[in-house]
Amino acid sequence: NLVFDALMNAYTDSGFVSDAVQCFRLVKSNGFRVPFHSCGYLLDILIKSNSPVIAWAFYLEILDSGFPPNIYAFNILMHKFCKERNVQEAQKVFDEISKRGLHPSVVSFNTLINGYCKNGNLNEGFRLKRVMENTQVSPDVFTYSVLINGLCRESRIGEANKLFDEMCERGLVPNDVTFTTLIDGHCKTGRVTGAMEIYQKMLTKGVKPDLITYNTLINGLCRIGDFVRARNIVDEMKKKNLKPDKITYTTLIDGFCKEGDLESALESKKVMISQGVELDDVTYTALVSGLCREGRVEDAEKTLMEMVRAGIEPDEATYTMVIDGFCRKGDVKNGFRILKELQNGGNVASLVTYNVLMNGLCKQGQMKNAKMLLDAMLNLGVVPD
RNA sequence: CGCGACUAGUGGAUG
Repeated sequence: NLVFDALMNAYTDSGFVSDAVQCFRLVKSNGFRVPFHSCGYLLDILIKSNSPVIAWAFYLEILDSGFPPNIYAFNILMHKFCKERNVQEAQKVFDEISKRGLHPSVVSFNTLINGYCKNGNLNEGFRLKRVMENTQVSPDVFTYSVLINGLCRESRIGEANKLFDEMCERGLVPNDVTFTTLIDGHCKTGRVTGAMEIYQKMLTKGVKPDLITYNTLINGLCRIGDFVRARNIVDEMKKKNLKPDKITYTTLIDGFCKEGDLESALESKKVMISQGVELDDVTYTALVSGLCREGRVEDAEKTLMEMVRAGIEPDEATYTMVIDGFCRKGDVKNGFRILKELQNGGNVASLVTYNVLMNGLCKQGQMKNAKMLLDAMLNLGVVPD
């Protein structure tokens, strides 16, 4: 038995997980005792690799051979499936918990409820909450936060508020995440005043806002164009020793861009750099998009190249924005130049990009070139719509 | 035997 244990571990450690699984099957089919230690180890590895399907299949196999079921393993697998938006499979894992003689924990419920909420099936989420209430597993702060978030995402703010109250009435104490969730819901539906009230309530109740809370508020304020208060919030967070992160800056940059205030956006970018905060793909896309919208294509292209130099490959949509920017100025030639850049970056231009160029050519009356482009598309297997 | 390990909230994006 020790031998099989060692053998399976060796396969696992060498990255030959499928051989390890085979090894397990051989041991089992030959009637030897199943090496639980190495099975557990392999299971861990499989769970950590991003293929919950394989991990789940293996888990079922070893459970069948007597491996002791463990609620954490089930929960983690459910979570992985949910992350892949595969709630159906998560539900199967959930159902298996009871079949294997365990009881779903509050985490099991919360994970599944979240999966359903993210899939737009709030009803099932609430049904599970009732199941919890009937089975000694009381909904906790996570349960409520998940459901409040689900309601918020569907703009059902009144119900979200009610659920928040229900939670408090039941003696549960909302934490920073709960408050932030509710604040975000209010912001996203334009109720920024309400959001600020919740924020005040949060402070009154002694719940400490964190970086995410502030970013959420800043986003809400930017969306209604209230940059004065947005900046005030930034100052407030600094006073509390919270350093603005890339999301804070990107939120501001995007907010300024959407307002058409490119100077402030670029100024924020400067501050960001001087503070040693890294720009990521989202930051750059916000800038490129903003510059294009304002017709500053050359600057957009510079930013695009800066992005490439920073080691971040822009995606097709980002290149296409710049191509479109040139085309709108009647400069189709430069549009095609960017197309080349796109292709050099290892991207494949698809329908939308070609349509942008096609549009540019047609608007310029370059029908012959447009026809050639159409032929090129057909040759490349890009189906025109 | 004990302990640990699992769940919720924030930014951009093309015709």
